[in-house]
Amino acid sequence: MKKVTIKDIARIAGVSRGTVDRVINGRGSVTPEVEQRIIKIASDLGYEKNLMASALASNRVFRIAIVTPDPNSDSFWMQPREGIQNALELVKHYGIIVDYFDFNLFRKDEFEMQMENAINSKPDAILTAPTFTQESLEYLEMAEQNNIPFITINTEIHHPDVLCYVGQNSFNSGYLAGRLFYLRLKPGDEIITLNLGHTLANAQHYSDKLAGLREYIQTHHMTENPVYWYEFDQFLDEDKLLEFWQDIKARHPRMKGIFFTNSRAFRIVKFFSPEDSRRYDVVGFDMIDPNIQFLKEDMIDFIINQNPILQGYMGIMNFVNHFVLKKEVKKIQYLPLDIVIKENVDFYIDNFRNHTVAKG
Amino acid sequence: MKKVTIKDIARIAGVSRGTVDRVINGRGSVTPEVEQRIIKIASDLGYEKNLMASALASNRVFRIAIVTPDPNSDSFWMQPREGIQNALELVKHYGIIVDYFDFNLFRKDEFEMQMENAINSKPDAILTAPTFTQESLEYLEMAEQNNIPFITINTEIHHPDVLCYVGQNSFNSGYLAGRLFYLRLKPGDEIITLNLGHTLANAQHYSDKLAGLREYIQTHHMTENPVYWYEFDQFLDEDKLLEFWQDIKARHPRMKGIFFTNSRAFRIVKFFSPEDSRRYDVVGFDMIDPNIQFLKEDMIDFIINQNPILQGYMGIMNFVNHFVLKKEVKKIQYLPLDIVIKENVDFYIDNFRNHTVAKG
DNA sequence: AAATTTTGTGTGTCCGTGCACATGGCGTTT
DNA sequence: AAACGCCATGTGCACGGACACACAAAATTT
Repeated sequence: MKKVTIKDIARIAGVSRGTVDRVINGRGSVTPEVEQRIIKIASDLGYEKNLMASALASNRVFRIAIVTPDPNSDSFWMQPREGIQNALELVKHYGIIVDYFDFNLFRKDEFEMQMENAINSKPDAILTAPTFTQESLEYLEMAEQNNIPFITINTEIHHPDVLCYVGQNSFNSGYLAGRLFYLRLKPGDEIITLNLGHTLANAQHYSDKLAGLREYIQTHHMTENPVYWYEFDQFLDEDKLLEFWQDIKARHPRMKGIFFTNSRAFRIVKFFSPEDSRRYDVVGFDMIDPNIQFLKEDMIDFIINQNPILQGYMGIMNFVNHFVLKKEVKKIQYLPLDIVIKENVDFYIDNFRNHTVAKG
Repeated sequence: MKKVTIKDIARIAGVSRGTVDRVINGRGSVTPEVEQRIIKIASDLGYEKNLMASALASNRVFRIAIVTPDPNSDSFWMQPREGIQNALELVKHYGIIVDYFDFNLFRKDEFEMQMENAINSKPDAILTAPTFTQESLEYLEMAEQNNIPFITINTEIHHPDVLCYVGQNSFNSGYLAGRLFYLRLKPGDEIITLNLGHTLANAQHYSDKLAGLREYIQTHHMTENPVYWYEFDQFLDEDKLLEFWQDIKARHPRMKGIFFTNSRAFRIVKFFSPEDSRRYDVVGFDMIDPNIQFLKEDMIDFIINQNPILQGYMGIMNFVNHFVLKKEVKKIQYLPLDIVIKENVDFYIDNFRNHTVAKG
């Protein structure tokens, strides 16, 4: 039951610690037959490297560059960061440190700058939310040339060199939204989808979600419920936004389901009258504070949550598994699409926040 | 930026490593004023013990005794075990080992025997699912006398000596079920709650869930929808079970919502005719295979999931946080009540299964 | 054949901490 | 005052592995 050490192997193989070390770590300079013998003995004895001793002796540090949107530019991004911190508490003793390279979610130039900074800092890996898909692919290539792997969260970019992705499946989240509407929709009711934002960022997310919604409706209730699609990117201008909303209301007296394609449901919902709240079924994304508030006030009916804390947590853990524990990691890890309603929201708020975090 | 070590502190304080060691680990035999000086320096420098070196030098192992139902007696229990394994992969290098003490879910004597075995093995902690509430409390006392703390999952027992609990809030899961029924219930429709099982085990769960359901109905639709409560413990006898079900069907022509209070929805649902599936709204618990199957076939409408894999995972992590990292852990950690439907079930199946587990 | 390089192997030290033991000063006992 | 014991402190080794260096034997060059 005692742990097998390099010394044990050396003794049995009739060689010195150094030779075993060379074999175990593939440092070469070992006669092939001796190497084979040592490999056999090690595997027979079920040798496992003592990570403690290894980390201690090598004094190695793993550096991860985190390139994600600045939480100040979009509060959603506090949550992945929280998951990252939680994970770090647990594994920092393996010698893992992170550097943050924040960028304003709405500024491509900042993203590009920080991506370059990150690559120039020569980290062991980059953990990023590649919200600017096209540009991300370029930097992915650049990092690749420097042998820096990409771990992605939240936004999926399809490229063989991405080590892994943790996040939601956008198509299915749209599909799920469709299902949620049909819990209560009646024939003739209209569904309105609202995309508050610049289509260029997260374009893929957006179109996938709509495709999923469309798919659900087509396969289940094709002709009974018309669907209308709207976009509006000046959502920070309250007056214009209100005007936009009133226009839609006027234009769609039979509107019943409202689908917000991103986290900004709260920006429109705050214009709701009490009657509006009763009339409409609202589905939105992401458990950010204003959305939670409106959910509790029955103004938003469903929030589809993609567990952003877990995204950050798993991003780090994937690194640990791959680089420290040398385990294979799944390339695509879709998180559950949590259906959050007033009656279960509280449990989502606290979850995952406490099991790895120091108190007091 | 370099890590502060005991040696650094010793040098600055003008003492030897040994003295610093005595202060850091509270081994006594240090002049009070020297002690104060060292404490101050350590905190000023932000000293953190190197867990790697510590674990290596002390050769300490932490042993956790796992006392949970045998997965062979109830397949639900495979999932917590999976979470435990996942967590272990990640932290076993801190010197954590576990021993399993399985008991048949339906046999109190086995539970008692294994609990005694576990305590006699003198572990550093016991991680248990105290399904037999009353007996658990006795063993809790016994363990307490041996200074063995209890970490509980899945079943909440209220006692100050429990180190922490990870699991669901039963009351709220019943409340949530109420809400799910009212997505589609109409006035006059009846709700039937079915408890397939011995009330004595998990009695607390059962009554809490019903209380939650009752609470929802009373505060929202008090008089419109009658609720009926049934129990049946010979659920393994198919003939009798069918008879029981047909009797209920005959007795409740206006039955619409069916609430299964535990994971055994599948045992009744398999008797459903196609017409039954269309007519009834079924809410049950736990994502075990037969339930998932019936969910996909539209015979179960909602599964309330309490993420059992995460329960096991967090159980271990709580131990690590408390005993290894010396962090405070929250006494009560309610997991989210996941609403699982056909359209999002697939993502729950795979989740958490892969991010810490070796492949291939 | 001597000189040089290459190749394979062994040894010593260090990583930061835990712990057993040594040491030396001081107060108490006889 | 010598003998003893106690307390505060210092020292050395161990934990398992990483890595630099030493060194002998073999292979290559001159």
